[in-house]
Amino acid sequence: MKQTKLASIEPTTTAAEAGQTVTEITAARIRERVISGTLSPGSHLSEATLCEELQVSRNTLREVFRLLTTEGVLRHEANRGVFVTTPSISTIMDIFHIRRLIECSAVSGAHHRHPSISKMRAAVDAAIKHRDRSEWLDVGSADIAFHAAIVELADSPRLSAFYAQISLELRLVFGLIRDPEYLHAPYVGQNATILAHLEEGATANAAEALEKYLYQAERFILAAYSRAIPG
Amino acid sequence: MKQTKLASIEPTTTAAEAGQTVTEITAARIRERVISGTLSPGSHLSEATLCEELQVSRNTLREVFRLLTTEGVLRHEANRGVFVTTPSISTIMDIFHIRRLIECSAVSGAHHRHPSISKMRAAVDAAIKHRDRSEWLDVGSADIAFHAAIVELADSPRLSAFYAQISLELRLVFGLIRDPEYLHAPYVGQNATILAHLEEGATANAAEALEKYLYQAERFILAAYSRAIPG
DNA sequence: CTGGTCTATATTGTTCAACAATTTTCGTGC
DNA sequence: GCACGAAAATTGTTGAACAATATAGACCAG
Repeated sequence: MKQTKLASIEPTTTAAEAGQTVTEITAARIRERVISGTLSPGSHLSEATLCEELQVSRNTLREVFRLLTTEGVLRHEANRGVFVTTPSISTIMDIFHIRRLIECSAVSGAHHRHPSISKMRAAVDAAIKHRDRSEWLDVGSADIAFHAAIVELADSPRLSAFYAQISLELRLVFGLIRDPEYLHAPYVGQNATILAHLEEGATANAAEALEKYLYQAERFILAAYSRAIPG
Repeated sequence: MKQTKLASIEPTTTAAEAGQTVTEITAARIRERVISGTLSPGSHLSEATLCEELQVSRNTLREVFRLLTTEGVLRHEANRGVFVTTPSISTIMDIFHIRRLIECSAVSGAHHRHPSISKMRAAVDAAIKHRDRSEWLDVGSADIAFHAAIVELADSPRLSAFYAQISLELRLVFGLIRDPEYLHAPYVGQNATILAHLEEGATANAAEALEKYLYQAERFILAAYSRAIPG
């Protein structure tokens, strides 16, 4: 198992990568390129080109493609190769429908002493700190962590894994809109409101506020996406 | 791309396999062995042994392992290989929690003219026919198709795909209990009741009957699983 | 110009063999 | 039984080769 080769191409092997296989590291790199838009939606990924660029063997890259296809980051067509997925309006609508279903149900059934509440508190505090410094990408990450912590209230590993995939697709949408401030700035306070309801055990109020927020966010993102992506 | 080699080992290349890649066919075969119990829960899958047995290359098998790991059929541990997943009591509880969330929500929001209703009808009719012939595996398959059709009422590709994975895990549980008649016989009529409510537009009644059924089925399967799997 | 056909090229899917790295097994001594 | 070291087994990765499929380009007919 080789871990040194990748280090020589990408400038830094991060601490997070230590102990990871080449396959995992490569998957993370492609994932990041998709989310950042470096690999643009709909584009075809050539095995020959990409394995040369990333300095991994074609077989390893194929394993990575299998992983990322199942995650929804890539789309595989037999004999024609692999393409970056193309979020559409219906993608966004499906994502928000699922979020309302999963997140609101998790909040409705939550116990106000659930361990995940402290994760939500940490995420809200982080978002506020980053907003004050105008670090909008970090605000976005804190928002995503807040919502993942909501899903953890349900104590369902499968729902949490499913939500992680939904989250990844949503990040792809955010990346295409390319305006983290516009996306995240209006909502930092909202998360604090939802959390406050939860911390005092008012789960119905929390679920109602969350649902309202999700409807608003959906409309907001649909509009932004329509402007950012012509046709 | 080779399609002839697999045919020479397994007795018949089925019609369903025509046009499929070796990878897909191999994945399906391993999936089936896991569900049937031929590959038992927790067991380690040796790349060297299995690729020889299935007459595919190790690289191809590794791609298949990536696919099946993401599906939840196998569990991958870096440097130690791949294991068949081991459903536990908490697996069953998680599955039913998710089923109640997804299925009941889909039924509550259903339109009584939704195209999926006819799939549900076909599944109910098939289950009754197979029950009358004591073909219990087929009854089970029809039941699973009925519930997948329920999820399709939501018109959400991601929920349907997620549910397909949940379904697969449930089939693994059923396989371990090894008594399809015991599992499915008590519930054939129940599906007809749920469907009748839906066909007359009484979605709340349908959702209530479905939820009740899911709680019953959960308790039933938990008990059967506890008896079938010691410890 | 458009559509069809054929050929060459490019690409994907799969295989094989080899090597590096990690884990497991086995043997030995206390 | 436990600890240690060596050997063996296994997984992770690589690169080359070949088969199968798709794509691109050239040519011809209407």
